[in-house]
Amino acid sequence: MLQQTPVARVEPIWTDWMARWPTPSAFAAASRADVLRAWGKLGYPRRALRLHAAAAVIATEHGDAVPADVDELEALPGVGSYTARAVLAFGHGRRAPVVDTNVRRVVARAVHGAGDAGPARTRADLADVDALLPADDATAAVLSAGLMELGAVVCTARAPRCGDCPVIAACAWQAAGRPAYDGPRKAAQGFAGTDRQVRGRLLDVLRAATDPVDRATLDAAWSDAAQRDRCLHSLLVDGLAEQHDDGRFALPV
DNA sequence: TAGTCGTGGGT
DNA sequence: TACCCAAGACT
Repeated sequence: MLQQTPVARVEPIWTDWMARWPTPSAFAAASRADVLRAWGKLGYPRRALRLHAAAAVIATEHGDAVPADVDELEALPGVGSYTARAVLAFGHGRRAPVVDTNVRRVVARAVHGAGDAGPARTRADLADVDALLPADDATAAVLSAGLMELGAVVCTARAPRCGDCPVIAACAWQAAGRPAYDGPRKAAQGFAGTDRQVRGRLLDVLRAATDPVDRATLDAAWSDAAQRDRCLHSLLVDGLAEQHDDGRFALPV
């Protein structure tokens, strides 16, 4: 849920989610339609399906217990380098280099003296953070949480609060006079008018409907017919929607 | 590896 | 107002 999504928006949904589905097997038994409705407007709904699929794997292949092994975790749908190590560190209290957008920024500044992180260098990023971690599991896990929290609360992207920073004395960026970031800027994403917006509109209609909807109902969600059809097709391909025998559309069973 | 995939709050 | 950005993963 937290992938590319602010903590404050995730928290209430996560709380309800865990009360409703306290175990992987309980969650795996839910229908995809129920999962997508519970996911609501968190965004990137394919994450919900991947989480659902991961729960099924955990239930059937791992005895309903979340694995404590990087490779087993990364083999789960939707679990990549960051999530696998975050589960290890925060779920299992293990020593694991947790590299998210916050940690990348903290390391870029405090260690490398740069204004910001720039493009990901996966291997080097992992090595940078690994070098910061103490040997013992419990302390390393706490430091991992601290690095993330520092980036999220103090060493922020826009206006870092260096006056409140506990490691300002050791910060290479501070020592260098806080030079502005000069590396390549990631291309602005844009949203209005994109397929992502259209897919969101279409899925919004399906989530709100208690019964399957006909094509005309979906037509009302977006005026450009070609783009609408393309996006509807992509939702079907992604398993986020299904077409029934009578031609109507609904969330997947 | 560069593009794609939602959504909403902050500036 | 238009961006920027947010506990990334996958292709």
